[in-house]
Amino acid sequence: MDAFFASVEVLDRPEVRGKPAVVAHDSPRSVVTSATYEARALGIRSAMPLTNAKRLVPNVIVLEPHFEKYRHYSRLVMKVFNDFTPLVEQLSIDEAFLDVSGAIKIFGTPEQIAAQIKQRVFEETGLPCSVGVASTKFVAKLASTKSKPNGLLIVPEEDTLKFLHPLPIDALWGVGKKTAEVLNKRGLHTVSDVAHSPEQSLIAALGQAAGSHLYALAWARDPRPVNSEKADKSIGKEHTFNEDVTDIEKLKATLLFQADHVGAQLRKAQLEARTIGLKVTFSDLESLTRSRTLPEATSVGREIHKIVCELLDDLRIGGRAVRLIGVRSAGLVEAGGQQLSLWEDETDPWKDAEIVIDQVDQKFGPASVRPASLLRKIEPTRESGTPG
DNA sequence: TCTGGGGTCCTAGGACCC
DNA sequence: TCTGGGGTCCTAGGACCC
Repeated sequence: MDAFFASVEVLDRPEVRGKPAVVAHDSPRSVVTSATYEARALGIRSAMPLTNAKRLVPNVIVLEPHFEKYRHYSRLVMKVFNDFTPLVEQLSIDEAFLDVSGAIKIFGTPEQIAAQIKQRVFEETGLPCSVGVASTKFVAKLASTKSKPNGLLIVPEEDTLKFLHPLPIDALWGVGKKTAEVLNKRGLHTVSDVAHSPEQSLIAALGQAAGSHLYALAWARDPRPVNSEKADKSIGKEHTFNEDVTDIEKLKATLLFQADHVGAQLRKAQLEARTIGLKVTFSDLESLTRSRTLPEATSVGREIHKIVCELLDDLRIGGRAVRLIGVRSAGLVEAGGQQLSLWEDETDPWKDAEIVIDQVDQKFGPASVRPASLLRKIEPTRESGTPG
């Protein structure tokens, strides 16, 4: 999608169309999450501090973000994609890979398919998007980037290297500021330079995985199939305070909200997490993480909160000013379904479900949730022979 | 008036197991 | 007295992406 958040906002604010605008929470430490092309023409970029953007374009329109709305439009768009092929790999809220090799008989040439997708997306959402077509995921992504905004670019397989090699080095997926610096120092500036340097020297400079991966990409070798079954690996919530916080109780209160949020997200996805992590960034931007892996996965906010509070206590940050704090859950597993049979199985020795509910409520408060994860918490008492 | 919030992947070291 | 080699899992940090 092109300038996705900004484009969605403009749908509801037609008076903004054609003007420089950014989507950002209008607070002192926020950054631009999305900018209209009119704003980009004036030098504004995503991830730029909002204050910088305002300095650059004093009359820039600041639109408050509405993430639920973006998720809604994202679902609409993904649904369109699924009408063309079941092989859709969602890469982020606003982009996806489609393997359309099986759709050619029904929908026509790759170019015709791409044009139809663009048209359908616009009909369903009113939003522009850009489509790149190529024989690998990596080149298709580059092609869509190159064709923005509202573009369509086909890179025939035989033209791939002609397209790829003149591009600057940071066009390669995985090459950001740091890696570009390392490669520039070795005299490498274009994709062609990478392709024509020995793979071993790339590995020496960047490590095994990154080195061999970049070398392959530079020759357009990207065997990764479109994977429509990717699962989330972690779910987290973090927050940067408008003003740095030293009060540990305020930090813990923030963690409670975040832990609750993460727990709710996990339950919504019918997942549980085995690893709970704490992230803290101090006023000097020094950042650290701590994590703990549990014997049993959980999706209970209170348990998550207890753990991150312990991790925070262990840090002994003693009065240091905290800029950001966050909770992340990882090691995600499907929430156990079999425990639910406790409610249904007449022969189960634990059929006295009312007692279980009472126990859960006493321990965790009136439950907003009754997932398997809660039932599992009381399972040990069954082993010890003391029901309830 | 410096640098958000959602993520993924990789590396390196240590504990532990056979 | 010295200490293999295969492997997994966990933790912490960092680069990168949108």
